[in-house]
Amino acid sequence: MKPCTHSHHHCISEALSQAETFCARQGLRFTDLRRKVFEIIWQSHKAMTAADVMAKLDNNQPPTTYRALEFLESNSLIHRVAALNAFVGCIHPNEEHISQLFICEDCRNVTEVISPELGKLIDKEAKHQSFHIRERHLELLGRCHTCAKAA
Amino acid sequence: MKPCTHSHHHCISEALSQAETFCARQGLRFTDLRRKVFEIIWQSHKAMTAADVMAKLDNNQPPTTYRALEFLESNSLIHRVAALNAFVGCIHPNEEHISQLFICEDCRNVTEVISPELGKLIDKEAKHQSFHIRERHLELLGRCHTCAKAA
DNA sequence: TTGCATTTGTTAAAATTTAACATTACGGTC
DNA sequence: GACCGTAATGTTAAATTTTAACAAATGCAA
Repeated sequence: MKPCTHSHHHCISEALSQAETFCARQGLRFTDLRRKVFEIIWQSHKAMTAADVMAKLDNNQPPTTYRALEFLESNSLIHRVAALNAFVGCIHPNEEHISQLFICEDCRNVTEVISPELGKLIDKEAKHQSFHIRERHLELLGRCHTCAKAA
Repeated sequence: MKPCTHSHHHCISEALSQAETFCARQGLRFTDLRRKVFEIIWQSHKAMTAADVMAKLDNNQPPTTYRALEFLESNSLIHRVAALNAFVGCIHPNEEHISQLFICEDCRNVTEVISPELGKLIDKEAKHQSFHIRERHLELLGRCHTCAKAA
């Protein structure tokens, strides 16, 4: 993923329109609530917990938030960052892809990197084991360049 | 990891003695509690939650269990399976290694696979980003061969 | 419009994790 | 062995995170 130094406004609207297109095609309802949650998560490239999201919603009843997150995640519009129990926008909602997430523990910025090579290696091993993969979590925790310099 | 079809008794005692050696060398205290928790986790190759572990301890006060898990994990004697919020024994406690965890969602068995190639690919990307990795979670969720056949 | 399915609202509780402080056990020193 | 400081554990309670259960509202199709 290109480090998002650009006008992030464009980044959000791009993601939004992709999500809309995707939902329309799949016959899924991209409701107000889901859109709001989606926008909140896309306000940055940082991993956000459910609590973070709730704090930014007017109506902050937990079930509402969890359900929207569940919807977005199960349709691959956001990624769950298991290592942090948090969420981040997915930059390739429309394509099948295997992505590594580089997660900075200082600033919580998440950089998504797609590597077909990596995917192949993992698939090879899965095949060797006759293991059927449903979901992948390739999460690397550490410190990003910016934070390393700062510290 | 070799599928543990063998007498698992041997598997546990092997793990135990490795853990003892490791702690002795590092000047760490492998106390009764820590040993018990370690043994509980090693009773199988299945991912166990903190609650699972607590249920098997006499004294099941949460902080006790969480502290022991924290100790074992931070010293790489067990792996945290972030995707399931659970723990599993680490088969290579003494060596630096990068492992993929293949996690069966049916039987919760975890197979640890070491792949230097995979490690190199990830390190290469990290270097390219000037990202400093502290912790890796390479977790593949799905269905193992045995469970696939059964279903 | 009516009926049905889906989504959201709302209240409450369950499950998971941590804080804070008391007590105990260990390791080194005299 | 007696003493001390540190580390580990015990204990109570609370904070945090997630889910259950059911009611109300919304959207879609006949």
